[in-house]
Amino acid sequence: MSSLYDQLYDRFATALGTDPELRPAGRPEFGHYQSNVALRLANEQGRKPRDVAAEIVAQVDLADLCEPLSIAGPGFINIRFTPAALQAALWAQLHDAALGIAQTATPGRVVVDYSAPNVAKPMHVGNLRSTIIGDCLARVLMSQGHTVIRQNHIGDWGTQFGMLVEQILVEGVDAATLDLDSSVALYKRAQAHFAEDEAFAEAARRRVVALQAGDPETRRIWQALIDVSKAGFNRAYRRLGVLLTDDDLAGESIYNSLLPAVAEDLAALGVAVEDQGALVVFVDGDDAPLIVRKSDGGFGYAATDLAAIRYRLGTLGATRLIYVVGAPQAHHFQQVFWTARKAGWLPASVPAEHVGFGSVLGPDGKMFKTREGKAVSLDSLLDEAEQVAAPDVAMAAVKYADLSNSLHKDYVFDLDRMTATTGNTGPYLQYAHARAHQILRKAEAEGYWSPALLDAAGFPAGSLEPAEEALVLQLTKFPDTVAEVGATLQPHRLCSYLFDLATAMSAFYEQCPVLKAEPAVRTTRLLLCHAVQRVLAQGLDLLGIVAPDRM
RNA sequence: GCGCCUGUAGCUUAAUGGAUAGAGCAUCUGACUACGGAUCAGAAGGUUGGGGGUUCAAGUCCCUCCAGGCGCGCCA
Repeated sequence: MSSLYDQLYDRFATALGTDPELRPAGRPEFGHYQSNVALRLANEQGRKPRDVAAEIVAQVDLADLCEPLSIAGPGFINIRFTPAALQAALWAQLHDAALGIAQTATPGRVVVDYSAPNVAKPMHVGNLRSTIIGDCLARVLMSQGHTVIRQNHIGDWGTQFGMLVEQILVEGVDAATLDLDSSVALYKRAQAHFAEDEAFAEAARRRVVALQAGDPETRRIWQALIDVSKAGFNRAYRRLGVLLTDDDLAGESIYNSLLPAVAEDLAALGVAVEDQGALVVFVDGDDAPLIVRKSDGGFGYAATDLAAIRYRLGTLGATRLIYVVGAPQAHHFQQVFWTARKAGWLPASVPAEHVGFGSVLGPDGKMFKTREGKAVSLDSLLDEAEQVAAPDVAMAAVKYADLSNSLHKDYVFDLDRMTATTGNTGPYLQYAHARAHQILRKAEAEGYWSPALLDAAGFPAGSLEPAEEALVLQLTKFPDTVAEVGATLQPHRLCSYLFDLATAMSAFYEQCPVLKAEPAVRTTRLLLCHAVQRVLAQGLDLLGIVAPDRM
């Protein structure tokens, strides 16, 4: 099905042959939407804007959808849907399996790379953002009919494992007895040991070679470390209610065997060249080269990311790549994408997007660290949130706070603000949902409401009060909002939409008695409650937030 | 030094080049034996960091300056 906005757009575009520049009306008295196209066309044609607007109004046939169009100000065309069109659109939406969300005509295989915690390190607030944002984007893209391939690029490979394994052997620890806390503590001891004992450092370096060579004992201990951390990741994912499972794990280690070929192929293609003993790529217009192979022959994360691109296109069949990684990595991805395109591994038909995001800041407005200067663990943060609110509400608060402002901006982790039950917060949206649900429950108990009412031909006849009309209009914008998030990869747009919906719901709730209304009006209003409840639940689900029936 | 990002009301923030910059919090004023007040209605609060420019129209695009953050060859 196509949304009201889509229908409007098509009518105008067909009549004009150009983008009608439809925008939500700036003020209620201007109607529901406005078209600004007359001003542009008038300028291009050297005519008066209002004349052009009048011509357009005469040209577009919208009698079945809208009230007569009006021209205002310098040449804006104001558009107001008829109540019947609004009700029909909402009715269709309620009978659509996807609640009106447009199913893509060109389903793709979208790889979403997110979360990416490190083995033997506790998950911290930096992982939090990637996890929450990536999960939301995955859900939105799936809702549009794409196949989403989640990739959790965990840090399970690299030089740190040499010293970790070596430390375990030196201490005589049984790797099977490790848990998350003890492996983290072990990592800290290994780091200190590495820094102060040259003999140990040398042994650790040899241990890296053994790991890469597949030495069985080294591999066994390494695997034990991963298993311990994996269990910790999964606990965090379950707690947060994100989709990631073991099936989505694709850590750095799986690309290890592919790295030499990446270097060799880039060299053979002439994309990478030897410089100062390293194999590097000089990216056009960029001073800093991308280092594919270090001068000691080892590989860094550039090589891993390039190997991952080849794997994701070649093996996973990706048609679109999305990386949900902190904003500081923007330059790195720019270089990696450039290199992959240059090498022909990433054709122009496959978009590769880095969804960067700002940092989570502490109360002092600086990078979130403990007093000792260490990263704040995710668990401790979530524990703290759950002291303020029940688990469902606490997670909603944390996730919504993370998703509700522009991605590229930093934000301060402020529990009081995010758990507030009023204002633009997760708990407020959950509350609006619970209220709608409450009315339906009561109505059902009194025999006023049953899902069978949806089998009718449409809404009961009757006009809409302003609060009802505003609510219906907002409900019909749900598909457009989801489409927008899918296109821009900006979850905060969905948050704004849902907040506006909850606000419209609250106004309706206040102004329009449901259970005490006369039967026909009551049925209309119950259907509105039902619609609000479903759209809020579905919208929150796309954000990865649960919508409890009661709070 | 080069590059990227940010700067909007006291605070947190929205705004695909369009009308009077839209919200929330806090503040003030109203509405409660309520379809759960975990609420709603209203008021007040802005020279969108400064200065130029482009445009019929600029928070948005261009230039410049200021402030803050981040990144810039062998960590990931």
